[in-house]
Amino acid sequence: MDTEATGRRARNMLEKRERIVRAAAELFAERGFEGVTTQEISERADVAAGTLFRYAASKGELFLMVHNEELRAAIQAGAAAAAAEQDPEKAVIALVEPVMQRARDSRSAAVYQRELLFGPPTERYRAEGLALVGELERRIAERLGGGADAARAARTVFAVLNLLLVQPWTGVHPGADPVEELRLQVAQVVRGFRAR
Amino acid sequence: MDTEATGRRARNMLEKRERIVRAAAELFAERGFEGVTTQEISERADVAAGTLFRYAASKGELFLMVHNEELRAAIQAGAAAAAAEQDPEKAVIALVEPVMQRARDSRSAAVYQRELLFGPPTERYRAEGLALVGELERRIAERLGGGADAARAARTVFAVLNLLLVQPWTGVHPGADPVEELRLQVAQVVRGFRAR
DNA sequence: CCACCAAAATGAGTAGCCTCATTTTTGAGC
DNA sequence: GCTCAAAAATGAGGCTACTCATTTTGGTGG
Repeated sequence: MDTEATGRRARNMLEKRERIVRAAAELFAERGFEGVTTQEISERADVAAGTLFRYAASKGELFLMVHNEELRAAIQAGAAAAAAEQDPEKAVIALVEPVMQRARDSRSAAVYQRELLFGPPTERYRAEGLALVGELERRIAERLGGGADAARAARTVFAVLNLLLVQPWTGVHPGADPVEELRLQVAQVVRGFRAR
Repeated sequence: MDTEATGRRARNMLEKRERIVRAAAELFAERGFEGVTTQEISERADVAAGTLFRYAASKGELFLMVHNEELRAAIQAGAAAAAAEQDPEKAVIALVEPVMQRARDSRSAAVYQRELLFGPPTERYRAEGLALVGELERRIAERLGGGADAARAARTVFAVLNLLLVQPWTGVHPGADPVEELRLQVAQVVRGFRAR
């Protein structure tokens, strides 16, 4: 008998899941989403090709699984930074800035937004990511004092963030520093909310 | 000899292009983007499977090719409606509303946004669609009086529009009427711009 | 310790987008 | 009208995400 309540089966699954996450994270980091095949991931994780899809419903879900933790961390960091701010405008900027900073690794950030918004609607890791976005919006609305208008402004802030994260991929506005641009757009939105 | 300057070759290509566009439009309308195979499109257009890809680089490009005209028409309609408005806030809303109205056919609108933002960066019809978005933003910025802040607000308005078009797909905020929501968010953004 | 069942893993197979070596068509020069 | 080069079309085949019938494994009751 084991000190843990988990049997061998559950432990094996956790371990396997761990291997899969690590393999996927490494390969996506090395060569990007489209540069990696699910075969390669399953090989590096030392599981059969079909086994991957028992842990994540699609390649996109695999990607979300790997990157959700980063988003969670960024939101936490933002929350911590925002707590130190008095001014709502600065607080909101502090909340979203860490998420934007991730876009240094911009390829991944754009792919993440794509999979998050467009993946098959029912899947686990997508739902998890969308919940994180919901949490971020709730925090923003809260710092704006709550209410329908605040929730609306928060939604706009996410819309801005989303587009700026995707931007590098489109290659349309190559010059601007996205973090600075985020600040300016968010400032506008917050002013619009307060001018109600 | 022909009264037209075009030779047989150019005419054949135009005609073929026409058949392809029609076939793709019909099938996408009937069964949606993922419900249609490129095989089916090529069969209905009566061309070989490979020939499709001489007219559009990918299935996504095919979709953009078909739907760019709709966006162009919506932008034109918005421009006409906006011309009749005095108030900048109302004018901006008039500019974007027709684009949102398309989202009655919401499945397509979301797919269009996806392909537009995430398709391979160098392709023809994607560039065409992005140019249309650029034009829409320019018109918005113009109605706000021009300048960097106006351009920024215009960009935010597109971000809002984009997210609302994608919304039905994510299934996250199912209740709200997106057109009304668009009006409210845009109103906030415009107020934020004017409060500068 | 064995028999049995449910959960998990497997990997060969399928579907569908797209490529590319080959064939066909077009038009120009003679 | 004939020849030839360039452009266009073709469709068999490659590649890769994903499925599913079969096999393996782990746990449980006797």
